[in-house]
Amino acid sequence: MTETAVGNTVVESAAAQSKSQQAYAAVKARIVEGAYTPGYRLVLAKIAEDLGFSVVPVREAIRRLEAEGLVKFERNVGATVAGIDPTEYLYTMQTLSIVEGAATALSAPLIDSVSIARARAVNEEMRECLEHFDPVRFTALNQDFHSVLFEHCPNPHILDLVHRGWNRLASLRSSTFRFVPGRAQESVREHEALLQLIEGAADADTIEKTARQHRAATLDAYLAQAKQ
Amino acid sequence: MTETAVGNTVVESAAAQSKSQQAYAAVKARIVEGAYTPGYRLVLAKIAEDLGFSVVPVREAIRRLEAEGLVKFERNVGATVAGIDPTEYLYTMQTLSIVEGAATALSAPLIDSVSIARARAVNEEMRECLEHFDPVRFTALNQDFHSVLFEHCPNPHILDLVHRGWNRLASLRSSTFRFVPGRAQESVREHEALLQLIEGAADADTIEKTARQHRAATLDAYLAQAKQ
DNA sequence: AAGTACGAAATCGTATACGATAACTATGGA
DNA sequence: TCCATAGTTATCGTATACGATTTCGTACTT
Repeated sequence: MTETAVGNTVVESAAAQSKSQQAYAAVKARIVEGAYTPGYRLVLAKIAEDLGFSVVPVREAIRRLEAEGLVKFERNVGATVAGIDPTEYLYTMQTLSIVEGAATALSAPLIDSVSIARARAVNEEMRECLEHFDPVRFTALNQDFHSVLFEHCPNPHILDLVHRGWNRLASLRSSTFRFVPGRAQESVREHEALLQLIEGAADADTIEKTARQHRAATLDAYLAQAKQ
Repeated sequence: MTETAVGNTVVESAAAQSKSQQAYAAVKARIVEGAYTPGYRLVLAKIAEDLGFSVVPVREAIRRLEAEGLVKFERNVGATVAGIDPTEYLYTMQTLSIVEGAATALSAPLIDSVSIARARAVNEEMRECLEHFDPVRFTALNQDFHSVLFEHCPNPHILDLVHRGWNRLASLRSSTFRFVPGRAQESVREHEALLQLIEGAADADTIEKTARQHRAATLDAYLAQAKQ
């Protein structure tokens, strides 16, 4: 399953694929890009008509998306874009903190100075986004930043888990889980700290813990805000 | 998606499900239990006939299994039970070490003395298996042991990742990745050490690292053997 | 004897059709 | 006016049918 990063969303290459795969990619893209928001009702016949396909491949695609947690499918009722309640959000973020931490630690020894420079440039752009208050682009760049670090990740399984988490979170872009400005500035600082650890060839444990904490802090910021 | 542990395999409850779900469970069970070994050719029409279903739900089931990595599907060629080469094995074990470590650490504070006692009993049985040389039962009990520890895991996403890894490994029961006797004895000792850490309310970091190393050591034992 | 090309069989990929189930609406009674 | 019930509609669930692609076997040529 080859995957390529296009912008901030992770989609599969779409050349010479079966219709079920095309449908999968199409619906997934709409969810991740925010065209279909949580709660949106995915009527098989309607999607099939839109794409020019029959219902069978569409159905198959929806089922795959269900397996990834992007879609909720009820028997004889239908499919809707999966919402994500605070509990699900917590599960997803917690899992992401673990797999991102591991991915970062595994990738760190393989990152060359060119990649470091690219990551630093992305982070600099993120800093600028904060000044213009552009949360959407900030989020996209945040994924780009980490994508650069994960470019040479030696374990594709772990990388896949990271992407799944990202897609899951992406579906709520315009949802209730808001961008916390204070946290964003901290995030940029943490990125720089992480880069310095990698440059300095810090031990894997330290890098893993730092990367994990980076994600965990965002979760904590949300929880603190939710409490109020 | 409710899951129940039956013996050493993790299957979904099969009451009042759609045929595609039944087919999914049936084929998955056959793979996990070893009835279908890696390389086995899964002909849609044949499976459909065996189960008394039509091909469409079977096809859907196979696709889900493909998404979980248990089945390999080639366009216009067919589906086969996914083999697992040494590289895949490494990826799977590495990922498992990470998610099992996390699951253990998250569960540890919630494990009561009753569960500890049960886990210890299972471990004792494992020790006996070593004397009678019963690798199959040993493997099953090993999953039981960890299942007890994960009973109160607060994050179902992570638990799901653990189960996926187990299923992936289960499909190779009778394959080339062999049981390493020396490693098994060590494993029993590590289980006891882990239980003592949990009883002693050791800090999460220590527990996580110990649990992770427990899995990693099995991988190392395999790699050392493979090198020869 | 070996290689190539052609044809037949097997299998997947998708569309269409029909049955089953649940949600919705309207109507009648309290 | 509100609630219960029956009928209608929408949507999913599955089966069957047919077209597309690949693979395998056979015959022919060199």
